[in-house]
Amino acid sequence: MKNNDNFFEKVYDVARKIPYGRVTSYGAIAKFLGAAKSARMVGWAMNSVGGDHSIPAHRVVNRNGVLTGKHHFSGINLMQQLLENEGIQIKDDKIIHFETVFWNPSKNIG
DNA sequence: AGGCTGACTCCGT
DNA sequence: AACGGAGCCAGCC
Repeated sequence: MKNNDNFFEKVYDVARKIPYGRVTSYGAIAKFLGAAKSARMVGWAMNSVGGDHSIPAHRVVNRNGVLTGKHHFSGINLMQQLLENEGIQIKDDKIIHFETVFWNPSKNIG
């Protein structure tokens, strides 16, 4: 159990707070947690989430709004489908109007 | 025990 | 503008 891991736990906490129809980036979360250079760990935390549906890992993308982690979902297109289901438009694995749907944790939590 | 990999990002050339 | 290297750190071989 890694529930004692403050970093991972915070990543999950932030991920859960991502509003419906919004997305954020690994770097944004990492920076918010004070570990801007550890963006990879955020992605690793998402991977660790596995089948935990309480954490919307599909709402976390890279800084370009590209669905870099879609391969880790059950289906290759599952991540995109989930996002589109929330009203987010995606073209070529990239979120359209990314800046518009982007959700900054430090601007809403901190 | 040592080395490689990866759902990232920034910096230098 | 494009490419390569570096930093971060947990997990796996």
